[in-house]
Amino acid sequence: MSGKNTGKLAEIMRRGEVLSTECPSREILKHVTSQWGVLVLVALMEGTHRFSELRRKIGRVSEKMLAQTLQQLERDGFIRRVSYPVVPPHVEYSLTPLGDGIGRQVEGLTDWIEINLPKIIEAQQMQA
Amino acid sequence: MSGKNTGKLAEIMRRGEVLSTECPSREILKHVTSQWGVLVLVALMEGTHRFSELRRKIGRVSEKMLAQTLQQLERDGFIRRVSYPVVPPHVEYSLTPLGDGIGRQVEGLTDWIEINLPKIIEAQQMQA
DNA sequence: CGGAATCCAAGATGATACTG
DNA sequence: CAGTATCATCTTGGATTCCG
Repeated sequence: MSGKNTGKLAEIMRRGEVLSTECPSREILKHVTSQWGVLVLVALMEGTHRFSELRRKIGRVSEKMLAQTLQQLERDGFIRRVSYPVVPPHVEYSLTPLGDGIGRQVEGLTDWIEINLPKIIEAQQMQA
Repeated sequence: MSGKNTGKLAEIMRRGEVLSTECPSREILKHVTSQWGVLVLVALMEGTHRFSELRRKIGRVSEKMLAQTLQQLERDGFIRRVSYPVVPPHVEYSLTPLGDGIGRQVEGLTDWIEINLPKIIEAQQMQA
């Protein structure tokens, strides 16, 4: 491929760490690309939401999975959870700056799929 | 579709179809963001690979899951599978133009994670 | 309302053995 | 080499119930 340590370092920096089984990025990737993680991030790109708002917006997600996903993404520093000590409870979820960053990437992915959906479906049917 | 609302159509086109529970894009998204789907796409962004090459490159993926993932992505039109009728068998996998398109998006996501990994880990530890 | 806890069904994943 | 088949297991996901 190329020279000594500078070349190797450059290569690592450029990409490919996710393909390292030990790299922590692989874990983060799992959280982000999880079934509901993607949709939560996309939904929150439009702004702050309450728990039930997210549930309705995403659709067909159980309370359990939504709660679990939110906690996961909160631990990774992508989501900020603000709880107001009122009754009935009021909790708001929003993206941190970090969350907004990854949200853009995820949105890039989902937007691409939506835009190219016709081509994809066409490709699927070619083989059937 | 009903035909009296251009505004609604515009909104749908802009984004948010993945948040529609019925939209086929949600299925595609699932394939692409699957545990191994992401890694396969990233790996293939570097060029054509054989089955065993992919397995080694991705690491810790069972034959079964790799085969299953490859078939899935092939059906979606993202991957081209070329089999040479020789013995021992020789099969090559590569990205279609469509696959390259989504590969770029996925790579954008993985690259972002790798670049921001320090920040993410820092954010995680802030809460611990 | 926003969850936590529990139980249960279903699907994802893996290890192994086998085949063309 | 590139899978397929089988079985065992582990994780997901959902429904339900209860609580602050």
